[in-house]
Amino acid sequence: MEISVDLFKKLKSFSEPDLQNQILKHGKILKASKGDVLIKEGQHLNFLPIVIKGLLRVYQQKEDREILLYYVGPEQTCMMSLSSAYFDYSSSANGIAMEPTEILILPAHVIAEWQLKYPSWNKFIIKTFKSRYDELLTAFGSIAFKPIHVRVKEYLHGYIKNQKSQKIPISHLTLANELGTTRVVISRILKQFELEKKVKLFRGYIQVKN
Amino acid sequence: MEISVDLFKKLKSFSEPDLQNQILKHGKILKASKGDVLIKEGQHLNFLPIVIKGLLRVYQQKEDREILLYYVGPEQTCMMSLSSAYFDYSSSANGIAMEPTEILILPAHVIAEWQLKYPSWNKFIIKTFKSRYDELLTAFGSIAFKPIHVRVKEYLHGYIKNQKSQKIPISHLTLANELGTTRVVISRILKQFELEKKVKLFRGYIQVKN
DNA sequence: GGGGTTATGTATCATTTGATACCGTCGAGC
DNA sequence: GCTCGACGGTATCAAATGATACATAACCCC
Repeated sequence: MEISVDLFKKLKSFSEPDLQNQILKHGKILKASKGDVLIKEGQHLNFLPIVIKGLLRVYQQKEDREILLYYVGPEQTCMMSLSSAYFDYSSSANGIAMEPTEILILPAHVIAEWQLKYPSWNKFIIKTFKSRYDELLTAFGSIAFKPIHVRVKEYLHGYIKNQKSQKIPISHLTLANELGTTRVVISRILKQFELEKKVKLFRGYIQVKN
Repeated sequence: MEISVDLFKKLKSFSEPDLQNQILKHGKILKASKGDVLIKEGQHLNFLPIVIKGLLRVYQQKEDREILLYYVGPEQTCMMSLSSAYFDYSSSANGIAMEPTEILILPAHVIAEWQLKYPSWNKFIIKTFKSRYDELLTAFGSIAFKPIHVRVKEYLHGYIKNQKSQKIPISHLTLANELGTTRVVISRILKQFELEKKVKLFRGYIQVKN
C-alpha cells in the first residue's frame, strides 16, 4: 500500500521534514488482521515495524507455556525487530496482532544512518530501548520476587488503571498466558479473590470491585 | 584524578579524536574498592560510569533476597545509569564493586549531544542497550520457564565457559543471591549434583567434573 | 589454641505451584 | 432443538521451593 503524508499526523515522533521524506521513500504499509503472526522466534528480520494503529502482542513461548513480554501500540516499535535490524540478530520472541493493525515497515538498511542524521529518530530509538528495558525489568522483578496471586492482582489493577474500566474482558486461559502459568492456577486464585469479595467472575470477563 | 590519553588504549570503542578530547575535558576517574556501593536503588544519577578496569555487579533487592541483573566489565557501562542519564530517571537497581575498580565518570549533560555528533559513541550506546536487553531477556526466560536446578547448572556451565576453569570460587550463599533463591535450596541442589558425580564440593568453591 | 565468623550439611515441615482429570455451563452455528 | 468447542469450577495428587532449626567443619585473627 502507498503511504501518504497523513501518516505523520499519527506518528508525531518524527518531526523533521527530511526524515519524513525518507520514510515516505523507503517505507511500506502493512495491514495485519487479528491473529496474524508477524514475528516468530528465531526468525531473521530485515525490517523495522512501527505500529500506526492497532496492537501487537509480543511474547515468549516454551513448549505449551507462554509469557507476555510487552504490547506494541501506536507510535511504538518492537524491541526484537530493533535488535534484529541494527545487529542482524534473530528474534527471540513472537509477535501477533491482537486486533486489525496497520504497520509501517522500514527496511533495516536505511535506519542505521538515520540514527545519526535525525535527532527525532535518534530520540525515538533511545526512548524505545529505555521503555522496553524498564518494562522487562519490572516484569523480571515481579516474577523473581512476587507470588502469582500478587501478580494477578497487579495485572488486574494495571488493566483498570489504563482502561478506566472495572470490567476486564479476559479469559482465565489468556490471563494464564500473560503471566506464564496455567489456567487452573488462575481459576483457583480468582475464585479465592471472589470469596474475598475483591472481584466478581463472569464468563469471559472479570469485574473488579470498588 | 586526572585523565591521560592512555585511557583510550583501554577504551577502544571511542575512536574519534574529537570525542576523545571531549572525554578528556569532561570526564573524571573514580577508583572504587571492593565492596563499595556505587549505585543505590531509587538514587538519581547525573553521571554515566564506564568501567575501565575491574568489575561491577548490578542487582535488584527485595527484603532479604536479591537477584543478579548483570555484571559491568571493562569498556562497558551500566544500563541503569544510562537510563538515568538520558531521561533523568532514578535507578531501579544496586551496583557494587566486586574488585578494585577504575571508572570513567561522564556528566549526564554532555552525553546526549555526543549521541548525534559521534558515531562511535552512538554505536556504543546502542550496543549497550541491546546487549543488556538481551541478557535480561535471557534471564527472564530462564526464571519464567526453568526450574532452579537447571538454572544452577547453566550458571556453572556459563562460568566455566567464560573463565576456562573447572573450579568455581563461589559460596552457596552467593550463588543463591545470583539466582534469587536461598542458601538451603542451593546446598540441596549442589549436593544432589555431587551424588550424581557432576560436581565435587569444597569449602568456598565448586569443582565441575569433565 | 581459643573464640568468633563463615560455610556447609541435613532434617523437618509448610506452602506454593503445577499436572491431571472430570464435569457442568455457556454460546455460536446449524 | 442439537452439537461442538471454549470456558470455568473443583478435587486430588505430586513436585518444587522455601522456612526454620541445628550441627559440624573450616578459616581467620589474636
